[in-house]
Amino acid sequence: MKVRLRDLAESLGLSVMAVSKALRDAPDIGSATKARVRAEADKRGYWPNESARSLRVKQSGWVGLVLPDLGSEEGAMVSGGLTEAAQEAGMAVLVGIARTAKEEAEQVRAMIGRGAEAIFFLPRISTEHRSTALEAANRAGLPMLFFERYPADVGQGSGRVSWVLRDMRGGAQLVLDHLHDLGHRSVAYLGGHSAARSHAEHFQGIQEGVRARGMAFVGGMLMVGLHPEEAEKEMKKILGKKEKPTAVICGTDAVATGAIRAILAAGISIPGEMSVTGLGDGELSKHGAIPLTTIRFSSLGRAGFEIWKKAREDNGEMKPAIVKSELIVRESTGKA
Amino acid sequence: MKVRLRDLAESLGLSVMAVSKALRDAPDIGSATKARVRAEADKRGYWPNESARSLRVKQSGWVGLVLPDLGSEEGAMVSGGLTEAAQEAGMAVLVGIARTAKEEAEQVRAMIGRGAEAIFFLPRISTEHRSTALEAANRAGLPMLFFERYPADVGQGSGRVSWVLRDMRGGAQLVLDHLHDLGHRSVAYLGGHSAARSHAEHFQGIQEGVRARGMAFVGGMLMVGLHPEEAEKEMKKILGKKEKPTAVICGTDAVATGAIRAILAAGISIPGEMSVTGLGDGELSKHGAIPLTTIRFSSLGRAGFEIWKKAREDNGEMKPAIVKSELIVRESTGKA
DNA sequence: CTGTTAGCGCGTTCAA
DNA sequence: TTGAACGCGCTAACAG
Repeated sequence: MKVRLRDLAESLGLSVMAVSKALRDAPDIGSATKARVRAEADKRGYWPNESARSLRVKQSGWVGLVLPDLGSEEGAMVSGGLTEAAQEAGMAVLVGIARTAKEEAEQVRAMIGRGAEAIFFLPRISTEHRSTALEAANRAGLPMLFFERYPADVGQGSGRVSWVLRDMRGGAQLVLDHLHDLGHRSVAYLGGHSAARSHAEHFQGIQEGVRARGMAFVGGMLMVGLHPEEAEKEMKKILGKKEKPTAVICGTDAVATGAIRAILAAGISIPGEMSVTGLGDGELSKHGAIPLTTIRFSSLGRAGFEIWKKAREDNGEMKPAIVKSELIVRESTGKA
Repeated sequence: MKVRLRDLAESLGLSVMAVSKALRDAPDIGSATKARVRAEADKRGYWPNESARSLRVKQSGWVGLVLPDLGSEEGAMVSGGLTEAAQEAGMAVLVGIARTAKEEAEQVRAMIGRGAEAIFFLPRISTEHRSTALEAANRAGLPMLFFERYPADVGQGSGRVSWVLRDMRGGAQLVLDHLHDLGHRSVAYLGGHSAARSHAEHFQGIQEGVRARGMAFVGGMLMVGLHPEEAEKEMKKILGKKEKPTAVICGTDAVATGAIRAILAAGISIPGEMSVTGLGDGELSKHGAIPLTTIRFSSLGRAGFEIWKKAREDNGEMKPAIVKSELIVRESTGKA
């Protein structure tokens, strides 16, 4: 059933080694022999045993991805981009789900044992400053690349550890330019998770940009987490105040979705009386109550894989990177 | 850097074999020795080399999952459940993305070569009646399990090929009971993809159920695909007719999202004047314009993994299965 | 209870 | 241009 190199060798009357070399197109095998070998391999459906190959060359041909969740927008985007990029390079991706610090470390160790050539990691949002997962990878001398968030103890980026983030500040400026052009001068801010570095940066970008453009915060500026429910509740409070913003800037699409629900429920029209912006350009932004003006980022997963691949090919170091933002205008924003 | 069994053996003054057995908790090793070995292994951060293990025991410890997309609701749900179930069983999942028939077959072959113990497969929606991916798996004698859709050439289910579907008919009945209880007698139907077996079954279930309950179709009954845009367009047409339904039954949450958008745009209130139901209970159903009454299914991915695992343990056959449906009542349905 | 022998399927090294 | 020996890290089957 399973064809081995040896089986091919026997039926061809060659040595195992000759067949092995022929299939890998080694320079020291005659082209006639190579053709014969390949024909036989195809015919019998030969495929090398990767376990044996890995054991010998110490390269498994795949990388590990550890993330908290595949169902979330964030997890899906990272895994999709990474998997595609890996496949294009002839490699595979082993996926692990880890919801706690303990599981993160376990997953990383399991992947090391299984022979991962690198670990890609989308950490949970946490307030811990060290990562046992990182320690495990370091001990094994394995390259590790963080998406979106990274622990405080990464060090100076030894070259074996790196990260790729979204350009949250750039995204903030795009949104502000857009709203400013439309004539908005007073905005509210509903951000994402306060413990997440990226969301904190978005907030800073918005704060600085609002000031620089002579705009003002009205009604509220706070972090409401990652779920629409919280955003809806906070948006209601904002709408209860005397002074209302003409636009609401949100830190994620999910938050924008919640805000929109509250605004429409209050009988305020979008974008007629109030504009709303999101961030992320996920499914929600297209299919919510109102198509959302939002920020799209290039694929984190793809960028991460390419950083690692390049470093490996050049035998060089992995440098941290930031993926670019782009404004997507839909129906949730209009003139002030 | 990398600790091997041999390294442990040397520093403990034992043979490699004793250490190997101790770590695997073999019955013929003294508990004192086991404790010593484990302590040392922990201390030095030992983790078995799976390539070597696999080569020896002829089991890779992982399964392959091939799907068209990780970003879609469907893909995310299947992969999440499968990965979780696999991890609980100490196994891993290698993910491949395939958008065409050719890529599907390539992915399957690559996974076979890498040593997958089984292939789990969420096929594209297609009208082809044979699957080259299936052929590849069959040739290698590998178990293969289809999610949601399967090709016509699966045969009688040799026991090595199986599938797991959602209970679309059951889901249809739950929705109809719910609407009937609320007093609805005239309904429209907006279904999913006409080429997808599951959606065709949903439609049949609804048709039979409507008749059995003395209800009637009004306004429209058609398949509008998987995207909200189409549904929105068709819903508009339905709303233009004289006779309007009091409820709209949709074949997916995405379709329901589009329908809701059209209904609200026409100034019709939900659920006051019209009720809407979805199917799937994905992100969209929670976060759209109006929280959606919909059908939730147990995890396909988990069910699939467990079918395979059980068959493997019992050395038995894989039987096709159908995962159960459950009605989730939210705000999009009310009295007629 | 513990150790020895003998590979799993492949690729590197070096001799023919 | 080809092949033989050897070993990667681990474990099944047997001795001791």
